[in-house]
Amino acid sequence: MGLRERKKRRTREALITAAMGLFRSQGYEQTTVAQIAAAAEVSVRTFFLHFPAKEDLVMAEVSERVALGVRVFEQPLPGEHLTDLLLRAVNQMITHTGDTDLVSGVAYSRVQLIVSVPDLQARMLRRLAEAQALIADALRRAYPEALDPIAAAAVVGSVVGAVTAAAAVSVSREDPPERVVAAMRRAAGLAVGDFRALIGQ
Amino acid sequence: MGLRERKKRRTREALITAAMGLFRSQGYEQTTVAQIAAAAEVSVRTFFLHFPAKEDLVMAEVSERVALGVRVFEQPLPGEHLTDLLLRAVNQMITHTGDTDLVSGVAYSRVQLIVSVPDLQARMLRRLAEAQALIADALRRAYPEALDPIAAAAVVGSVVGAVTAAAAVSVSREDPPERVVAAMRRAAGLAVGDFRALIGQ
DNA sequence: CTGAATCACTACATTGACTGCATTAATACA
DNA sequence: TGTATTAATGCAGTCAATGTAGTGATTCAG
Repeated sequence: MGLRERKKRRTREALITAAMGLFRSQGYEQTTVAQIAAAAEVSVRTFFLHFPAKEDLVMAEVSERVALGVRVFEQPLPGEHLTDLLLRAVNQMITHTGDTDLVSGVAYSRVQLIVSVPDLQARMLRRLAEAQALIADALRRAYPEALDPIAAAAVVGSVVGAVTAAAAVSVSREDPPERVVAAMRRAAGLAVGDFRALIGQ
Repeated sequence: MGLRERKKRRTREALITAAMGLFRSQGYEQTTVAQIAAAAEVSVRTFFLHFPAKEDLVMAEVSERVALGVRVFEQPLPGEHLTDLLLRAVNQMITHTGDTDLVSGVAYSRVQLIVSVPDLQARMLRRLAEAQALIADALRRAYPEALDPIAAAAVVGSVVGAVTAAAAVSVSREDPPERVVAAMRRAAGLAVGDFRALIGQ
């Protein structure tokens, strides 16, 4: 990696660090892009060279993680049932996210920030919707005879919706990371299985 | 209803009408609030007196409809199983939305606008998330022994996620209204039931 | 090793969404 | 009629985001 690229990455990191610090001490909305740029010792224009919008700074690495998760759907085990593939993929994504992100406090506070700021929530949900579409496509390619586009979207939407909602409740309740992970796993199981099991009979 | 209130409603309607016309002819992002205000013959300041943000003009009546749907969850039929209540509520909301909104072309084009503009998508998803939380609460009150907050969130998230994803696919495909409604119904059934049925055995 | 091309970064100007504040004029109401 | 509301306005200002033109440090070709 060349010197130029290393420098670029350094200013990017500086922006993220400066911003998260300011967000923590002042709140997200009370922090202006100008303040972030000043704290990172770059011009405002440079900020927008690295991030298309203020909101995207917080999402920074979310996209990469999602892209990583999508790959699981591309390779079902031979003869693997749809529900098993779904659970396997979701569990892998949850485990990975749980290990890397939530345990290290850095990313946990980032998630709390997202859950508590409406603007960030909205951006996050949009990203999730994009990811869903990708996953639905991959799933449909994996089971071409069984799933039409609607069914694929419904199945993926169901699981992602359940996991997201459960995670949101758990995080906004300030549960510790392990509990959040547990809630997500449970939600995935519920979505894939049958609600009927919930109430006796 | 007094004269004052009627006048207020009239300028509100004028703003919506003017805006939708401009959006149709110029696109959402290319239309400025100043243009909308001018077309409705009010000041820009008045626009923001009626809508907290440009995006909210498009969502106008969505909230009312959601509030209406939430009420179904407050009153389960005696002895009604969770899954039946869910299907009944979702079907009622879908039917109502389908009849009132989608069939009259006005609201259908509104939905297409939302699906096609990222900013509006995001706002819509946020509203849905808020509604989900309300519904989850109502559901938990209806089945206090069976559902903890996480399970309630997961169940509701699963159904709403499935229906939303299916609707998004159908609408962006430019399916006619009846097909969109059918896709939503099918998604609800899939989410409530068991995916296992999808692939033979 | 040198000149040209590339690219991160900057300064400046501008647009457009949104807010606070003070004011006006039309309704409501006593 | 006189007084209180309140929808609507004008204006000044903040902030996010974009276009343009330019500078200087790296990269690379010959």
